[in-house]
Amino acid sequence: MKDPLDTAYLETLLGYNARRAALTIIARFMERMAPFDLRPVDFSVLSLIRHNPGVTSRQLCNELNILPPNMVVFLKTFEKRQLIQRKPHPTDGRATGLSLTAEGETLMQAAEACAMQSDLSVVERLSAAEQKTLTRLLKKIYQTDSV
Amino acid sequence: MKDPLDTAYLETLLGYNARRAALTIIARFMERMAPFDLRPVDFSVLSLIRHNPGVTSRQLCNELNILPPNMVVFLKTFEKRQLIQRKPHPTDGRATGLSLTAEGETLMQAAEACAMQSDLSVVERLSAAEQKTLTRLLKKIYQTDSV
DNA sequence: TATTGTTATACTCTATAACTATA
DNA sequence: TATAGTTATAGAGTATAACAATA
Repeated sequence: MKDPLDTAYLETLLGYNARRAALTIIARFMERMAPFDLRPVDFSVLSLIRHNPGVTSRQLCNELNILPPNMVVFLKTFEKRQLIQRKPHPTDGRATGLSLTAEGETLMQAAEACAMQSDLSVVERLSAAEQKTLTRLLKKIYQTDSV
Repeated sequence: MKDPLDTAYLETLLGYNARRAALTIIARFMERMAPFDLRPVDFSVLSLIRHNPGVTSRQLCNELNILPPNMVVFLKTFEKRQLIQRKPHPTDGRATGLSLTAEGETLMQAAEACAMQSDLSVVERLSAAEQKTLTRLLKKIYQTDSV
């Protein structure tokens, strides 16, 4: 019973490599983000709200591929934690504009700095040029896909 | 209500880009693999069995980060589909050696060819050099992590 | 005592149907 | 009629506890 399995074939597959790399990056992210009690999806939602004050729930859903019923739960939790506030939308009576509270702003400022550090810790063995290249190629994958 | 949200910050994060790229690749993979009725995890398990005949359930779990109780369900399904067979392990009475049936071999031969085509369709806008670089950098991410 | 494989079950995440209020 | 937000719920995916058989 040889324990180091032959994974040579799987390693030729882009999907296998991309998934394992993404899992590595996300695992590191979760470790570091634990003190903030933010999962990756929480971070993404709150960061989008931070950089798009007044954004609606539906816009967040479209951008992050989250279904509206699930977003409701996230936003409810953020509101209980007093990280976000809701204001009536200026022109659309159905919608609600979301923004960070002062508390949310303080948290996300620290969390975004933490996220950057997390990234750096993962790619520290890549040269600066390799890091730029990796980001560029990853973007090329998902941006050219929707064409 | 501006619909194209400002995602500039998120796009600076490696995790965000890696996750989106991985989702793109996996979505394409699932589309193409649908005729074989194989999810990514099914493909990974069957491919490992194919290239490691006699492998045990526990070894597959270790390699793919799948918990034993969940693997039981997968293997049960494969057995019902007559894709794999179980033989008593030659030296360990507790364990079972797994291998593909002729039917499984036929299926996986086609599925692996399909997987390669799926990859190619995703990276077709990358030059050959870029493709090699991307794979190399992705491996560097998850292989250097465990050091 | 530790490990393989297994059952049963709990928990989390994601998806669907249907409703209300407004456009 | 279509859309934003919501509720309730179903389903898929993942995790924990405990067991029998073997090492």
